[in-house]
Amino acid sequence: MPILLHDTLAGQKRELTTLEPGAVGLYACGPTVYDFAHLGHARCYVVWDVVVRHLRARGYRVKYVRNFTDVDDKIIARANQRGEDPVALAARFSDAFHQDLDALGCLRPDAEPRVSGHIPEIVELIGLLVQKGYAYAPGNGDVYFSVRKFPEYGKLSRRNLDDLLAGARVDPGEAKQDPLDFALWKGAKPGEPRWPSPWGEGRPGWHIECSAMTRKHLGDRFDLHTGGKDLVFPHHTNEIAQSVCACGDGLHADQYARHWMHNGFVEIDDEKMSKSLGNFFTVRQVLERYDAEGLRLFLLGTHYRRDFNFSDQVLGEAELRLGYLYETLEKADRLAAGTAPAAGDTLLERCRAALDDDFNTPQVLGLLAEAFTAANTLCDLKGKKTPEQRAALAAFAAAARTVGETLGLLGRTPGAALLALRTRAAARRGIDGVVVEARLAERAAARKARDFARSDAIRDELLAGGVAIMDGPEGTTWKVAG
RNA sequence: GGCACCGUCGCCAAGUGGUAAGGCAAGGGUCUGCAAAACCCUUAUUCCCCGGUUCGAAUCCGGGCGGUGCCUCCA
Repeated sequence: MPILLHDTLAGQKRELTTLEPGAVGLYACGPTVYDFAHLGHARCYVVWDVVVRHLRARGYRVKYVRNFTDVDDKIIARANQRGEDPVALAARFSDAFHQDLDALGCLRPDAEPRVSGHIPEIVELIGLLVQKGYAYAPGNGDVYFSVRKFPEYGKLSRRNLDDLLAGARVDPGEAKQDPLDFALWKGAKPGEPRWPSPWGEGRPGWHIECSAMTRKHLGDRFDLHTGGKDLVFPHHTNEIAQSVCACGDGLHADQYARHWMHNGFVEIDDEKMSKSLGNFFTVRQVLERYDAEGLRLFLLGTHYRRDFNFSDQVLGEAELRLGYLYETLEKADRLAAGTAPAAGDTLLERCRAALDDDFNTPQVLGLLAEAFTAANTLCDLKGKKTPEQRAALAAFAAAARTVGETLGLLGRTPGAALLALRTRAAARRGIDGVVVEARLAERAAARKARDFARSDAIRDELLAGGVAIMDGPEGTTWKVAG
């Protein structure tokens, strides 16, 4: 089964082809670590996590590389502001980034290179570009890439040089031959971190780091490069130019990464969420109030290429939905206990097929929805279940969990997840579980005495406080009302 | 201004030539002491508008209208 993906370079859906059969080298542009991860980061790294998981489920050996940009203007500015060492500040926020993504159930990449650890590789790559005549050092300590020497410059972002020229800007102190040229190396300014180089002390420009790190960890060419769609220009456009000129034939834009995938934005009130606009929620802010797995389900509810608007309402719905999924699994587990799964269940393969087609997670969730409804129908049938029914439920539960594994969902035991979800929801509503349990005990006594007036009064009172109760054969349970 | 993307039920959201998935909400029902949960049924002859191509279009083409993004740091 081929994997189809929307390839930015091709401008359309294409079949994934790899340099080496059965293996994928994947590079995801990582964060610049000067602050906590926000929901935009959460979205894209959850998506790339699903891409990695699905490719592996389809039998590919994936080498997943994601960098930390730890040398950068903003990091330096933030560090100076706080009187902290830039590299130390970056290390602090990369730790926080790990915590947040771990909480969201993202697998750690196979390699997580940092700019600060790849200066020699960067210097070497710049040297190669200078030597081949694609880059020049005007003598002010900077080194620039000569954009007009790469014929396919702008292919990824579908721009031509003349259009770009209108918006081009040259900062004072720069010595570009052409306004569109960009810095590979920036001469050191006072108070900035610096490393030695043939062109004097300084630090790497923004784009060269990724070219150097992909080269070191994945080779001169590799299979798949991903990132937010805001990186298409200039970052990825420049990366291609550098790498193709340094390591490829200097002519063709496809001689770096074979495929490019870009994710859409998370928005607030229909505006892009970004650090510079200041309209962002950090992952940890959201996780104070909501369940991490619920957030993950929410993020996967929209196809990765689309923008989507963050809202408390939809996030809350996703968390309730997660509760439903676990409740169903719990029932199915109970009824199917000790039964071998029936053969012939197609849920897993249908979900895999949906992921094969450009990682269509919303479609997978739709397929799961139908399967969960069907499973609930089976569970709710009156009377003792037949062996066939129990086997069907066992097959359902197994398939659902396997799909869940690829999505990074449904990995908890239902009981634990449901308790955690209820605790979370109760905290949001200011509900004290101990008080609820006490009232439920009173109500149980009333019901035993068939004092339904009193029992219903307690129920109404609890419901008014946001507590919904369910009477079952094994006693009364409660949850936070949706 | 240039280049992209997007506009599908009250809300969220798949579907990119073959006759509108799914979720939430809403209404009716089963179950229940009554409820809740769960399940069942119902809810877009229609996909921003106008033309065109086609046996057939939400899907392709042209033109509008509306929104967003990139062109400067950004996932």
